[in-house]
Amino acid sequence: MNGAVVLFTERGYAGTSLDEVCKRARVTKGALYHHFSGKQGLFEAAFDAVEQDMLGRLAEIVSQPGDVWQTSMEGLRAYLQVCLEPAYQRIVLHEGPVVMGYEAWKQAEERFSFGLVRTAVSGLMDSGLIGELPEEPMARLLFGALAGGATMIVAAEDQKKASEEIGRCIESVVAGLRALKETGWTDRAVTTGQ
Amino acid sequence: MNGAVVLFTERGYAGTSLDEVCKRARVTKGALYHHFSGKQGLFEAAFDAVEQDMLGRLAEIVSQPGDVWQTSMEGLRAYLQVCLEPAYQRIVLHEGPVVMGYEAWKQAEERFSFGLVRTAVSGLMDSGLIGELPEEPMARLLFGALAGGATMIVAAEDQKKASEEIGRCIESVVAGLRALKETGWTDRAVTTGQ
DNA sequence: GTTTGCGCCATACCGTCGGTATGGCCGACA
DNA sequence: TGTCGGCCATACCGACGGTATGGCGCAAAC
Repeated sequence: MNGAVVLFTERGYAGTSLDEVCKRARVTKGALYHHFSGKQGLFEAAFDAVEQDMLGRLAEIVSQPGDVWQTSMEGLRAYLQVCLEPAYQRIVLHEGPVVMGYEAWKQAEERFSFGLVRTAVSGLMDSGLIGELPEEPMARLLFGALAGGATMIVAAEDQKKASEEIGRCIESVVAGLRALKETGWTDRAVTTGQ
Repeated sequence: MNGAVVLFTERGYAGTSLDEVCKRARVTKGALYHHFSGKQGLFEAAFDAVEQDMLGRLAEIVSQPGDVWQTSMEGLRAYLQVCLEPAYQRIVLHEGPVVMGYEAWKQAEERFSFGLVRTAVSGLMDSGLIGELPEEPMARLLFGALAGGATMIVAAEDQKKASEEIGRCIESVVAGLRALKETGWTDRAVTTGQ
């Protein structure tokens, strides 16, 4: 199981053979197929393991006391940090939707990382810090932005610098939504630019 | 070739067999392997075809005269529309990075859709409409947000409504960056929220 | 204590599919 | 007319996901 996470991370889903997983786990395919429904089932188990690991570490950060803005920003930064881990990036962000199918992946994410982002957005809106934009689309955009930023960070030569830049940009985006609310622009003003 | 795009779109990369592609194109594997280096080469050709098709339709919209803000917003809306097309979504956005590898996918995107987003962001910054945040990360975030929003739209029951919501949210995000610049908040104000 | 049944897993095998090796067909060109 | 090379059809190989079968051990039933 742990070996499966390693192999899926290093070689991807298609590049990982079940024989190799069995060899690393010191079992045979009979045992593997007794515990999992097949290669996809094994992948979903690895997916869940990675997500659970992430969730456990993030939960305490998000649940700490403090104002909504502070905890939201810390949560975003912490999640961005998670997105840098190879296992999370490859298994959850990149191959998850392709291997599991987008619909199943979406439902799984609802219980894990996307749920975190959604509650952060919801908290910011409920406390009136950002405008009353539709919650689901905003959360989905932010989630996509985080994933896109994370993949850039990993591909960067100076990951530390890239990570800080992305973090600042994310905060600027959310701060922009806050500024937009406080200046009280109308919808028309937004679309025309004046 | 066109049949390959259809099959990769409907059944994905792993679910598409070369025999099926050959049958649809009325050729044999000998012919296929004469023109393409293999399954991955075939996928990359399909990828290029889809991207070229997209680029041709978007170029005229972006290149039309008008102020930077207007054309940028129209470009974002138009690209969002492209993201709704099944072929683009599955081949370019979802399976591209997995099949081609993230590094090759990133380089290809640089010539196509990500290039468009990057020039839009660059234009907004150069004309002073949004603050001087680092360009590459901002473009990467916006690109991820667009992709995330598009996948949500496709999964929605009411795609038209979802598309309009996402469009408004995207504009709000960029408008927020504009408001942030005009109110002149400092970095410290951003991170502390006051 | 024996038997029956079941959970657990090892082994051998099959079907599919990506990829290759071989050779035939046909036009260009000397 | 001989031959050389681009183009492609056919037959085949190896790898891999998945399955069928059976053995082993343990616990409940009697």
